[in-house]
Amino acid sequence: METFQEQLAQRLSQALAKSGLPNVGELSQAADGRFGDYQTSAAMVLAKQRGENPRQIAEKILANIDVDLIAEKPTVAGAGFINFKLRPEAIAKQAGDLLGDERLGVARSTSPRKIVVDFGSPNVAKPMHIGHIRSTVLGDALARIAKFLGHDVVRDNHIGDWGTQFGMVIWGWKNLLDRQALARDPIAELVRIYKETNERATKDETIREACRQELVKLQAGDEENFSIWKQAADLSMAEFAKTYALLDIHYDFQHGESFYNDQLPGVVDRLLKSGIAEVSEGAVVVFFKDDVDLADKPAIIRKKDGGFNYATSDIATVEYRINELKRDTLWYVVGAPQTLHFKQIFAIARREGFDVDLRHIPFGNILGEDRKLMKTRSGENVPLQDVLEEAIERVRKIVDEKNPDMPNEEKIDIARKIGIGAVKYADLSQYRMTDYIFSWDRMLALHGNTAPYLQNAYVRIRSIFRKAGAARSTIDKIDIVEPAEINLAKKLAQFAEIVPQVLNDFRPNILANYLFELANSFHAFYEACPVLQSEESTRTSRLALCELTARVLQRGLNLLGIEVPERM
RNA sequence: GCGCCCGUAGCUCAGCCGGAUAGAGCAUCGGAUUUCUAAUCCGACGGUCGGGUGUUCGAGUCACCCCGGGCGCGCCA
Repeated sequence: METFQEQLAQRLSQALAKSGLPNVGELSQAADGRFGDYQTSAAMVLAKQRGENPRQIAEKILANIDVDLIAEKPTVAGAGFINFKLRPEAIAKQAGDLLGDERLGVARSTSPRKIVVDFGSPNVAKPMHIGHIRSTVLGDALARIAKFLGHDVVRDNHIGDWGTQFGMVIWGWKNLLDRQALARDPIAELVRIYKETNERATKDETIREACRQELVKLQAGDEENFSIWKQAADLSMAEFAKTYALLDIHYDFQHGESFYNDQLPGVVDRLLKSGIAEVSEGAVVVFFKDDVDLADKPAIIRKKDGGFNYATSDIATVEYRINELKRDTLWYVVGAPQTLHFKQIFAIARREGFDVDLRHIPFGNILGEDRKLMKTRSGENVPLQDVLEEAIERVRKIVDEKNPDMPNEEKIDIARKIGIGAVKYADLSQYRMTDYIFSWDRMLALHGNTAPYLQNAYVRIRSIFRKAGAARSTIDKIDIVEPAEINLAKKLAQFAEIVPQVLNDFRPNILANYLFELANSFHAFYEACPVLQSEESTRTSRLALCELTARVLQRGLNLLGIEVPERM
């Protein structure tokens, strides 16, 4: 099925052709409901091109346009806008069609891509902290949306499991490890030995040197050191898995940096041979002299000491994803500070001749209420697990107050769905580049643009169906008359127009804001239009509207990675 | 020094390729419930879109300059 936007755009194209005018100008949702439902500035664009009067051109277009089945007679307004107002019958019919469509009107992409979404990327031997939530939640949502739109999506967690810090971890493991503590809380113990080793190393040159030697041995394939590294990595991954389970986040691959180790010498050789890289001051470096942005920002791909760094493994990663995974699109959901790094990696990939779509999807920081990077009172990173658990606890308290008689198991389930949903939604409802200020009160607020507010709309609908004694509505015909019904049905029809827009610029907040407006329209409808008490035909029609709203809310939240409870 | 991002109501934020009188939420104030979950709804108050210049029929949006904040720039990841 087609959206109203598509239908009207098609009619507009036909009218332009019939008027002997080129097909220009876009047709969009009206900026302001007072102007109607859709608008186009085609006449103004044409007037500018041809030096004619925009309102006259608009009249000419209107003389040739036929939208009778969908909209009232279009009008010219302002400087030359053409406004369309949908007919209630058309809205009702569209809503009825949506009821019969599993995809709620959302079309599959006509040009499906084979995508890797690279997101999450925690570091081994360190706890996941609040800073990881954005990449994780944003990447997950984008992957879900891309998949729903018909793309072939692979989710890859590029774990930070290699690097110079392992010299210290291994030294600490050999000299300071408390096995019992490791069994109790592996990451905490790994952090402890790392920190203590680091402290000693800054004071004591011999320890510093010992750490370096441990690293050299690890990179040379020393059996004992490799085994220690492996244990540390496995223990960390097991901890991450718990957090991912709580977040309902799943990966197809978790290829850490170490996965690419054996490919690094080959990468450097190839780049040297092809002349992309050169030796400079003992290191192997790629210069970008013909690129104004990168002219004075070379990338090092092999250090003076022969070691490789993360630029090297990221190049190997690009090659692997294209050649082995057969992907044509790579999305990197990684913080804004790494913009330069990805510019370099992508520039190198282009020089190697890869013709693929490479995107860095950056995002801003999470700040505390003091507007500085969010830290604990003692200045540490805030562990993600603690945040999630606190969110759940806070919701649990509210559930206990509101629904003391609910079975404990259901309370646990609800607290998780709302608590986790609130944390995710707080992040996703905001434009990804703006630093966002973490606030429990705002996140879990029962009013306003929050996950609980959206979940509540769904819950109210489910409650209606429980009272009605039906799981869902049985009819597929919708009649609408009340303004609140019309508003709601229009909103429902917009879902299919909104979802694809998210991928234009990787902005799930567009979808979040839409869902908020939908919930808002539903609540208004709920107040104004009794469902179960109303007379037949109206009753079934309103039930159908409720059903459709519930499905759009559930699907929309699902695309954001958020679950809905049946009661709350 | 070079580069990137951000600056919109008291607070937190929307506003994708430039489109009409700049929108929400929170807070404040005023209303609404014998009715399907008040975890709700309706209304009011609130703005030199950091400043300036320019491009344009039209600029919060584009270009340039400046101010403020954050971040990144050869051997960490």
